Amino acid sequence: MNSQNSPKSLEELNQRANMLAGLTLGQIAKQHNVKVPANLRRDKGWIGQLIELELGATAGSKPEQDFLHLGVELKTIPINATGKPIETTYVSVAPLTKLTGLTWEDSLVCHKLQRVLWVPVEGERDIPIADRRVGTPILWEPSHDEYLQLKQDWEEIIELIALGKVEKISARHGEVLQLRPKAANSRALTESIAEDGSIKMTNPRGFYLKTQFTQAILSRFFG
DNA sequence: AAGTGATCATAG
DNA sequence: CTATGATCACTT
Repeated sequence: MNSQNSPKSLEELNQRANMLAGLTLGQIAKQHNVKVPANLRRDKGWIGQLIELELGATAGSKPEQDFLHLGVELKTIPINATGKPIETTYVSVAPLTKLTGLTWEDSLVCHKLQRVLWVPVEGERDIPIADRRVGTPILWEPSHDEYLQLKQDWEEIIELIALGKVEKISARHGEVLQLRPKAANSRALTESIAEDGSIKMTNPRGFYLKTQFTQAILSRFFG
């Protein structure tokens, strides 16, 4: 009930999130009269959207935390039978230009990851979407070590971008944070910095958390 | 099997 | 196009 309304406190958000543990996506979708897709090939963000709807996250695609008034970002994370993440976790688009003066503390990555409500969901492809169960949500804040790891990776990647080497950055860069394409397709273009400092066009990129990092977060709570 | 690069839907 | 929500699918 009141699932359309945004939670007014961290406690309320946590309570509502915890009530989802054990439910299937089909059960949650039914409460909202939402049809469950047969697969996620053309509905990749469906699970995230469903949980946003259920928990009352603000709609829209603003580059901010989902619960700005609570300082919380919502992330669903697909896990296998062992409880390990199946996929990397998208965080935000990466700025490829106008980088002078941009600091880690001011970055979108830093802001979004200050506090995250992780909602694990069974993600193995042989489980029908409607039958996939939601796990116990985790309200997480980066430890000091995690914060420093994220900061270091971000600064390293941003420096390479600023030096005009964005094309040379692969997903192998970074220990916990990686840069990968984030676009409709490989033909999409956006402005970036060239090696001579001028502007060139390149495929848009986004920051992603590696599974090893998110696995450590889940382990911290579940063992 | 894992990991990297590519892709899909939608709102503004 | 940019940003949100991510997962797909090919290569290694």
